[in-house]
Amino acid sequence: MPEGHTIHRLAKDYAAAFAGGPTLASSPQGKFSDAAALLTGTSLIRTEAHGKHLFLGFGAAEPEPDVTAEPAESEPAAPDVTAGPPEPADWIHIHLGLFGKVTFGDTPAPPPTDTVRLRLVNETAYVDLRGPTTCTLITDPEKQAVHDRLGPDPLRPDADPRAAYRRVSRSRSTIAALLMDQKVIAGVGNVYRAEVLFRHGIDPYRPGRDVTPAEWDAIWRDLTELMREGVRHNRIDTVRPEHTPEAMGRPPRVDDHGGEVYVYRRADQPCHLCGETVRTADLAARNLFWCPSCQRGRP
DNA sequence: TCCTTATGTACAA
DNA sequence: TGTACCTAAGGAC
Repeated sequence: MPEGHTIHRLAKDYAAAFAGGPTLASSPQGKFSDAAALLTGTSLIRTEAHGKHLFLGFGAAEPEPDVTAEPAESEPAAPDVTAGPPEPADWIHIHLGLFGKVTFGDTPAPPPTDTVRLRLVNETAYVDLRGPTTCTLITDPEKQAVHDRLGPDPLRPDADPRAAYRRVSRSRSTIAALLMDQKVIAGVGNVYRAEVLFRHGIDPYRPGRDVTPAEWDAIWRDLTELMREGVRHNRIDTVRPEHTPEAMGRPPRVDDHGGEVYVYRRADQPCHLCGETVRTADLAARNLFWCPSCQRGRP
């Protein structure tokens, strides 16, 4: 279930389960065996997400505090240049693609299936990665190159929405295509795209250059809130409180994706708000969903 | 048991 | 624009 919120959640979950101590890494499926062997015995130091890219930073563990040392005298300790959190020596760069999945569990870990690309194990937990489109060991400069080709991510504190708007406002491409372009904005996928355009009444085929600054500002802020909720609940819910099944007296969505949505994967069903039939179309090899009546908004 | 589909991306032509 | 890649679930038979 990989849009940006999933990856940010994984960054937190990997850190919570593995950061600090030594880790046993393996690749039952085989494609990551050499790297896993290199990493075994080192520690997960830091995790990071940018859009749909996940980075796991490994390095020498922080040395244990020396409990046998004499207690400090009244003199202040000399500054220790090696103090502070150690910098990762290597990063695992993970991208789940369309199919990738991550499963956490408590030890003892069950025997892995032969599709597990990467398993991490420590004394208390294990985690399996299956089906990623990317799982490679990279250096810090290589990691930086990934950041450099990604647009701002609404879930990152360093994100600048104006950088995204500069590209949107100069483009003849549709806003639907631009929202999926990770160079423009990182982390939005097919669900958030469809839903945020519905929530703002914007025709998905409107050219980016016709999106007003006020509209972009509203889209950005909305995505930030929706995706933060997505991280918190580990699923995508986009329906406003007044439009929930309980509030409107309609049956809840029965779907393997779980969350309540307005238009995503609701082709040929009536719009929750106006009753018009929700439409779908192919756009750059992905399915676009929208309500032609609610999403006519012009600037 | 086979077929389709999926919250994604990269690269070739 | 088409195709390749990675996996698993659900539905049609």
